[in-house]
Amino acid sequence: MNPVSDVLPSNSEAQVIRAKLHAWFLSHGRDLPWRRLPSPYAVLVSEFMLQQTQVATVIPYFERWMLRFPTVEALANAAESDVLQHWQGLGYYSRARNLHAAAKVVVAQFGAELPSDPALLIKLPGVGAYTAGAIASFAFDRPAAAVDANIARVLARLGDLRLAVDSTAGAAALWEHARGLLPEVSGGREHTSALMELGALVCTSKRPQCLVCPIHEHCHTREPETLPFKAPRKGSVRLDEDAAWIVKNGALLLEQQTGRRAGGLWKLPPLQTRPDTEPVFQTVYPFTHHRITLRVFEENPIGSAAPNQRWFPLPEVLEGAALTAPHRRALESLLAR
DNA sequence: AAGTCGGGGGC
DNA sequence: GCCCCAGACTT
Repeated sequence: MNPVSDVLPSNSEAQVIRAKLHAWFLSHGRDLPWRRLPSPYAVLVSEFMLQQTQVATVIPYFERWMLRFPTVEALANAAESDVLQHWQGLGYYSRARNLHAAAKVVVAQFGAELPSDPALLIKLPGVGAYTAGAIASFAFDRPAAAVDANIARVLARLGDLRLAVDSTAGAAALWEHARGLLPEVSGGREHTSALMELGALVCTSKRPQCLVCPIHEHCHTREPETLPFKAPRKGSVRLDEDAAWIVKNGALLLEQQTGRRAGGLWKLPPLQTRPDTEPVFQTVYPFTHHRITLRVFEENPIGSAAPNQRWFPLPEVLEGAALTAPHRRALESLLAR
């Protein structure tokens, strides 16, 4: 017996599923800022912000972003420091740089109009298979497949897919399933929104609400809470980070980071060796499979600032520099002493 | 195919 | 504590 039972609906059953999803979405879909007037640019921004980030976290960032960079031209013409400033705290900063770069490509190569074809969208920096399909669906109402974590969970349960959804084979099965459910010519916006919303509100990761699911009778899994399968994760690694609090003439010394990770953002200057004093601030923050203990030590100003360092006047530093969230928390705490 | 991303919420 | 999240990218 094949342990992998991925059941795909027939064309006629797919049509029934679409109709039920559609009716459910009309009465239960949430009112989200990027759904109100889905300009292609607003969809682009929201999709970048929503990569690996939950809806509730994104909303205030999205609102501020659209006020500061209301059009794709405004974003393309902005300075990177300004872009990072408005992204700070959201994490995964390569998304901000990719969004900035994508805006420049849209202006330079597409006359400031986003293309509607997923095959063109996927060429933009930071746009993968999911985001290309999502923009085509949400911004242009095209019947384009898009499989995010919500839809992967819904489809894995619907078809009782017993492959890891983050494996190559599992992903291929999910995308095939998603394409099989698509409407034929248009209607991608509500179809993809409904599937995603079902995953967010009903077919949830924990304690799925199968009794109120509009497509319950089409679902082939008998143990939804065990799906989807995922590859096992690595254990977390503990690391220490020691940084300096150096003030001279009412100005704080910060250092600008380089590289892909948090490049462009500022942080308290790192200390190679931990001083033999008590830290003035300490916090623990996680990221991916790491767990970092950040300690800040008060140090005396020595010599001059390095090329990648700068003195920031103390009261204004919080507005003048883009910082990662843990370093920002350290600053806020130490300024309030 | 596996590892990385330097945020945050929820239980 | 661990898992999850409107994933994409590099190696």
